[in-house]
Amino acid sequence: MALGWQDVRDEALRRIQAREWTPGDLIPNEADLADELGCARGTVNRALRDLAEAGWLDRRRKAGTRVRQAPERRAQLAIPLIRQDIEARGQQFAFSVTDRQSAPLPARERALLNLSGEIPAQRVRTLYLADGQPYAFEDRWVCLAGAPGFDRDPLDRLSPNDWLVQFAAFSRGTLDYSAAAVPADVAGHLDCAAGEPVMVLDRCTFGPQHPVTTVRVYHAPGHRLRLEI
Amino acid sequence: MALGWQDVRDEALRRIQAREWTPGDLIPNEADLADELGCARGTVNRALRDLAEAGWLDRRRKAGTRVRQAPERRAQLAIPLIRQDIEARGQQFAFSVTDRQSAPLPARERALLNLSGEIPAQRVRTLYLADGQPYAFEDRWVCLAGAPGFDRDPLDRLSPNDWLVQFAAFSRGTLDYSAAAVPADVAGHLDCAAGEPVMVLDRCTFGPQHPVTTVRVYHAPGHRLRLEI
DNA sequence: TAGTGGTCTAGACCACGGC
DNA sequence: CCGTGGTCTAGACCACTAG
Repeated sequence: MALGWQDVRDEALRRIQAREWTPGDLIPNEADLADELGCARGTVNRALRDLAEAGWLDRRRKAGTRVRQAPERRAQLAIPLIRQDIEARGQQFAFSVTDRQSAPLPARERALLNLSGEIPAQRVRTLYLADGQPYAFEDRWVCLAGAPGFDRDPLDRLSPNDWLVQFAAFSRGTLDYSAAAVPADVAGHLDCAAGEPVMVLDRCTFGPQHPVTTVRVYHAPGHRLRLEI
Repeated sequence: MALGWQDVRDEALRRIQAREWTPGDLIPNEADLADELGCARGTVNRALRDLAEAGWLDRRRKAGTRVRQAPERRAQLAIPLIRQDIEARGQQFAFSVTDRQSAPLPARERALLNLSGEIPAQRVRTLYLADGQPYAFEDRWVCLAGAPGFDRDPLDRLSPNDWLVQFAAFSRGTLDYSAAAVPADVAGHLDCAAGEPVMVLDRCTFGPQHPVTTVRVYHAPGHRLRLEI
């Protein structure tokens, strides 16, 4: 039977973990490995490319393939969508827009989004609830150029988060987590004491043409961000 | 000239973002696309496979390839290695083991690592410094079965973090970030006021055979966890 | 400059799974 | 059933770069 590229990958990983190939080692080149294992070079290439992407190997033309000293392990985080987070826990999702006003983008947000001049925007503050309990409170600025129509949507069916995901699904951006003390005005919404430590997420989103939105999310006390390796 | 698979991928992504292929749409099959673009099916396959892995497309045999309704975007986080974090910022790395004792693994840590019975272990508490300033303080339990020799290393050259990375490089585990108030005994090490909000990382590491270690890291105030999409 | 990985090609077979 | 994506193959050319 023919060897699949996953078989080749597994065999290579076995040799790494069994220290038959030790960190820093040059491993055989693709052609030799293909010979030894009895498959085409393309199959070996795909297997080793996969291990390199996963951080186990370091490959360079002419220099060959080496086992990494310290495998560069990466954790993946599904980009958080509050409604999905809540529903995934089997809880009832709800939200409430507490505050909404149109105004030019303030200086701090302009800087975050790399914008200058007078930018038409809208500020929306929203409380998200899980089974009726406060889950997170977000303070969001939306650029109307990047999200046309946002200011005319009543936001009674879709939350700002869902609206923007649906509309500006194809975007790039940054996520920035930190710990902060809950400000007094947010504490009331989150039903906790002012000054309690909470996780804060600062996020910027850029569409293909325009910046779309920047938001600060205050999670309720006890929120955890879990990553699996 | 020949079309590379990245060109094909870019063209497909352009069509998605330009809504020429809209969410839910069935896109042409590989053979047709290869014809249209003037390349081999293998090239189209690699391009579309890449977009599927990135969450833009949903591919199934016989059912064909569809544009995802809501692209499943993922953020990647390089698993933090404190020394590398500090050095990447151009700062001087240093550490200091403040406390070290051998003892059976306590109940809380046994639960975290799915262990029971009496487990030989060692507790190490370490302060990490960037340019002489407190960067993080970790409280770690190491299972000696999973990290043989750890208790005999003086930890004068390699920090516990580095030692375990080097020794138990090939591992799985979980990362769990939360916000917490700095406990009084940690505040002294981090040179901040007790009760200040800080990012806390709880991590468990499992080797191929045995659980290796569980650790709680208190980051200094102001620490940010940045992810790029 | 020569060795190595990166990639394209054309053809083939197969597994999956709508129909 | 039979269309679709998943993969293997053998060969080829090329880009990069260490020596």
